[in-house]
Amino acid sequence: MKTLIEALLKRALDALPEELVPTASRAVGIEVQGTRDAQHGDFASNLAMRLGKATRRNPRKVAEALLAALPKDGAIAKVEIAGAGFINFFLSADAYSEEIGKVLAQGEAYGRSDLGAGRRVQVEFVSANPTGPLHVAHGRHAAFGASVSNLLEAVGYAVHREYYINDAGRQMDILALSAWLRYLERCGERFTFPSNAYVGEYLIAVGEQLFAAEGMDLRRPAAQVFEGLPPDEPQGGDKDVYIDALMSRARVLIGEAAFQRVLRTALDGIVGDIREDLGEFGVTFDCWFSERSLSDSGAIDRSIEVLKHSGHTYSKDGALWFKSTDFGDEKDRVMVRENGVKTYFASDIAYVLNKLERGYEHLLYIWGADHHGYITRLRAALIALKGQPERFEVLLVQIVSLFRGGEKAKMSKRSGDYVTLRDLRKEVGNDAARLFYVMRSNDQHLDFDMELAKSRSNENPVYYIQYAHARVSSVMRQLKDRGLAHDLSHGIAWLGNLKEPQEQQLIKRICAYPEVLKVGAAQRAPHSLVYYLRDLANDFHTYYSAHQFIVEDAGARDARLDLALATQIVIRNGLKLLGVSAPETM
RNA sequence: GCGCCCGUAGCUCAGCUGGAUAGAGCGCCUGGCUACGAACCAGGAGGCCGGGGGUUCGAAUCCCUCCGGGCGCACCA
Repeated sequence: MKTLIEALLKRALDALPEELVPTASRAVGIEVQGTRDAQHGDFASNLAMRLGKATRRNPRKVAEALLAALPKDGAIAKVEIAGAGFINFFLSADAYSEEIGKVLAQGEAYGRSDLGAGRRVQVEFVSANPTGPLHVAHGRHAAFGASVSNLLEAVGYAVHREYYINDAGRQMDILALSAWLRYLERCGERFTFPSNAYVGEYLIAVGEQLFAAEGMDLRRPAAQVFEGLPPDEPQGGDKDVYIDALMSRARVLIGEAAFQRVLRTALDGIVGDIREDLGEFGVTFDCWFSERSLSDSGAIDRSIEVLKHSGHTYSKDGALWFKSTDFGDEKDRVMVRENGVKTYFASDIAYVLNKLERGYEHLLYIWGADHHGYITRLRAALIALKGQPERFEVLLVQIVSLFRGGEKAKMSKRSGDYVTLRDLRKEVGNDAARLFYVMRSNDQHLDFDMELAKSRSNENPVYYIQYAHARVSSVMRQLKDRGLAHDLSHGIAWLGNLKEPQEQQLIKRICAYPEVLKVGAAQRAPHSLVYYLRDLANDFHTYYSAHQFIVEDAGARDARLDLALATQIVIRNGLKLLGVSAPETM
């Protein structure tokens, strides 16, 4: 509808005489927007005011000329000039009836568009370290990333969802050690668990698993394991010295091959758990990308060579540096440390190169806000690798604070007593969790109140929206119970007769859905879809309370039921993009 | 100190690339079930859009500055 009006205005503009609006002034963009006030019609354009500014002419005069040149169209009932020079468009009843017909005919497909023209977008999100179960902040990343991906897909992008598994580096060694120690406990060894190891309960299960697979083969006496190690948690000392010594000891005692087996078992267990957790949450990925695979395949070395060849590196203090300051970074970054070990950043560079080589036209990263300092250096690497910076985009998700009825929940990852995503899902349900997570803009801190999310009251938008959907089903059940039928096309033909303000409002809202998706996708703003669905549900509940659907007159009845069904379709489609179910009964 | 995010009704937040009298939910006050589900609806009170400059026909929106809050500034991952 909006595009139609834009096209009409374009033709009107082209038809204006040169002396009124010189070609040079015509470059202003044609903007059409939905109006807030029904008095101003359905859509309005500020084109005349922009042209007036460019040509130093009275905007209302320009508007009159545009109006005269505007082609006639059946969808437009009336056009008028208002205010400082707004051109207001009033749609015909037919145009709306037709659109409602489209909703009913297209069903699940309604609202989708090909705006993205099949362009390939890669969205990387969650990517939590595989050292334990996901917690509530990861839940926000998952819900947000999935919803943004779904929105992009709905408007015609070919979306590739990816999870980057940080399965390389020192933290993996600590993970393997922790798992092995749990295994030793299972074997019956007794000792004090290192303060720096991963203490979460989930590794006890891994220890159990190792015990089942390895039997007593990897058991070593605790006395032997801990003999002669530096103290853990020394006063003012370095705890890492202790854990490093312990890891070396483990490798010596069971051998590198066994150590890697332990690591593999722990990693597979945790990644499997994460995958299952996200799957239950309705969040799936096209690819789980292993960081380790980058070093194994030589991709890291290769990306370093590429940067060396293009002259963006130098050696200093025994380390190899990337000159990110050439691309706006505040300081250069180390890729290979003095001790020869590559940094995490080196992996990320290789990963960027990998993504570019896979041919994605757009790279979307979803990160925690605490990683914002990382954006510049990664963009720098991307540019140095000949990627186009405008195709690189990072969305930052602000922190989540968990509340229980107004009281802030303690979150301590160290002690392992933090609330996991699984706990949260179990307590408030997937639907409420998905919706609450994306209700706020991603750059807004989120206060997640579990009591509120659980409450079945009108404080909770989840049920408000779902209730509207269930109510439609209920009306249709009622219709059947009364032995009445519903004639869909008869209703469409009758739609023009629906003149109640609540009906007009609802029709207008339903028809706005495709535009909501376009804007929501462009802005990467799933919360705008939540707001829209709430408004739509509100319009429906209002209508429901004001008028009967199942009335004597068959025409009015069919038309009203069409409207109810169209509402239901849009709610269902919208909720699906957000990963929320649309129940028939509640 | 530097960088990013936030500051809008009592509370939690929308407000699209500047647009026509600033919106919603909750909370508060009044009402509404012998008709399709009251997990609902109708009405009301409540706002120098953090302060001050600037750009513009027009600023909550853009620019500058100050104030207040959050998060970052590793040869860690």
